[in-house]
Amino acid sequence: MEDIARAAGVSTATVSRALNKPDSVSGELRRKVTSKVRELGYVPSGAARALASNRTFTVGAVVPTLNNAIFAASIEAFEETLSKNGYTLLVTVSNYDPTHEVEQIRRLLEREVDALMLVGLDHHDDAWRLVERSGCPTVAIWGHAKNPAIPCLGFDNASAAAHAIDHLVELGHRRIGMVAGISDGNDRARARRRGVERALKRHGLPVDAGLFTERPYSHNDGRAGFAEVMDRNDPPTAIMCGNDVLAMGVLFEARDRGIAVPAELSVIGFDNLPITEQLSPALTTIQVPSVAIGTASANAIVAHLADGSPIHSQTFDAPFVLRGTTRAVP
Amino acid sequence: MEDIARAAGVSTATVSRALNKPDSVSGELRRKVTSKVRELGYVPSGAARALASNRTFTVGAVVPTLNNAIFAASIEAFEETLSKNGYTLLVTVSNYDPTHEVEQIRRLLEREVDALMLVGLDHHDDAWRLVERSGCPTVAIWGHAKNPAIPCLGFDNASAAAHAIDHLVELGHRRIGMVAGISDGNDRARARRRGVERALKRHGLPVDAGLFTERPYSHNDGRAGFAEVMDRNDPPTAIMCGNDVLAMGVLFEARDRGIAVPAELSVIGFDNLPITEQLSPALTTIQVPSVAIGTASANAIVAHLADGSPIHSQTFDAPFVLRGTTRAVP
DNA sequence: TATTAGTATGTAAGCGCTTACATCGCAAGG
DNA sequence: CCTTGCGATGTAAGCGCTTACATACTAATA
Repeated sequence: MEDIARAAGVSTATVSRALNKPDSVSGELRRKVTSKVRELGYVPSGAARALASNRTFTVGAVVPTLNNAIFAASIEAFEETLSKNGYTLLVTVSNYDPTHEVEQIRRLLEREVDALMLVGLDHHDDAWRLVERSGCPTVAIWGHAKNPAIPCLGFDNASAAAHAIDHLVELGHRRIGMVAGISDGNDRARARRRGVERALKRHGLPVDAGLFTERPYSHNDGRAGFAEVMDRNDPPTAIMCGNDVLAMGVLFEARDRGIAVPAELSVIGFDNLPITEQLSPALTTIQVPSVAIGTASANAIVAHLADGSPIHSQTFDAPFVLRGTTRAVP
Repeated sequence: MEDIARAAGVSTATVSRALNKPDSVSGELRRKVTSKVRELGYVPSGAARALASNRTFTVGAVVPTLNNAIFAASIEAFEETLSKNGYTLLVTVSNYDPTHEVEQIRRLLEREVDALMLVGLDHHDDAWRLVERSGCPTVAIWGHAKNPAIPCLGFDNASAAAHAIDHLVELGHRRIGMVAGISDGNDRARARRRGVERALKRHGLPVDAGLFTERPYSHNDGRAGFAEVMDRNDPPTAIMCGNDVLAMGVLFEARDRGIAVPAELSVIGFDNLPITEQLSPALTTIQVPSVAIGTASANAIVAHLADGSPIHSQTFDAPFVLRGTTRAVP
């Protein structure tokens, strides 16, 4: 920076100003400085800037995984919006491990991110403590609660899942099973399952624990969950799934077992991954606004960082997407 | 840090040493310091550390997109390995736009990443210039070349694609089409296409430009590409695709048109996404070692940063995966 | 006992910026 | 003509660490 200052015949303060608040510098000097910057290929030091200004223009995110199109899409939208506003994204993966998440948060905090994005509201006590002590502005995407500890940009997983059950009941289904995600440490998966159970009760239907199973996140887990639920004496006529990947696993297993969907069995997913509409029959599912959430949370963070405007929780719609895998009970 | 030093009755230098090179501090002091650190909830400032030590323990990556399971998987593996070694990942998306990529690289360089990961070897001149001037260790994943400007951890796209063509020719196919990715600015897509064309020539088959089409990356692009190629007078009996998503698009369109795969048409993909083995028939494709590449490049970077060991280019296998969408020509 | 080598610790000089404050020049108003 | 005020610029003090160097101490050796 000194080189630039010398070459342009100004002080380093002017160089700094010309680069950061161009309006506060006369046109002539500004031009001189920027031309020297280009000429000498000067790249400012983010570390020095961060140290001096206490801002890194960096935002951290901890996601459970990137191997899930829904998170990947959300993160991509998040990054795009941050990038447009001059911020860079530090991404970290927790692998659904709360303890590991704490480590990742600590690391991001050490990097002095200007803000933090977490997925959901289920976090280790230490995670909450860290976030609170640091004072780092933090949002929870996918989260949804009455009075959340931090702003949530998400949707109501429980009622979205409940709507799907309403639909099945309307179609005459009485024995409804669920291949859910692992709900331990995962408020989204838990809410979806709870929504299903509540809807069942509301309709006066029994909640048969034997019809519910929880599985991790892969096609084969969906297949295995389906197998477990169907290999009972009295199998369900419809299956609600914790997400689309599990639902596709169910579909694949049903296909291999010669069970016709939707003629003999109805299936509903959750997420609305792009591929689900291409399947035949196309998957009935629930649309998760992943891109909208990513964009909105980035915008909220950017605005907050720019002028301190508060980050408000936002609830998005997660509409039911009626397609071909549901039909009246035979 | 001064607070810690005072509380532990030592100098800040000892605190720093206790934290960074525990071995150089006596057990007693080390314990005292770490206990005070915990007690006071001290989190070191990454910016100050970076400024003083000229290391950020941060690695930058520019990927074309995260909405592609193959990149997402690679990045996840990359992040996991970096994380294990104390590094944090700065992720940035170029959207396949070379100019935007330059901006992203510049931003990462300003953040003073210790190393940089790029996808492929097709980059804007300014990108190369930036990387070179900065002296930042940089690797190209997915890349493959005789004497690359920077270390490549990738595989030979051209010969992998060629093998697939060999297989089709063995099965008696003579009219072979291709729904390729956009090759402009994308060395991987270009290499796959070139590999196909060369293999065709090698087998004495004509390269009919009308049988080749390039499309972006979505199921519907695959469908459209397929439609274009099939709506000719003399449609191909087999179609090679630039990636699995395009291949699935082809499969979906074929299904909707009542074209039986593989009885009437053979299809080959590229990537081996998890879902391709679940389809019925399962997709014949080429396995891209995305996780291995992510892990290996992170390891190479970490080693280089630790002791200066050179980063060697590595060529991975991209084996042909024979499944159900290919069959002898009718 | 004197010397040496080695280890543990402290001192303090930066790292490359930002920014509060001081200074300067100039136009407008009295 | 002298003030006053304001915008443009310069000066220099940190920001919170790391680390070269100096120092103090210990133990081994002659």
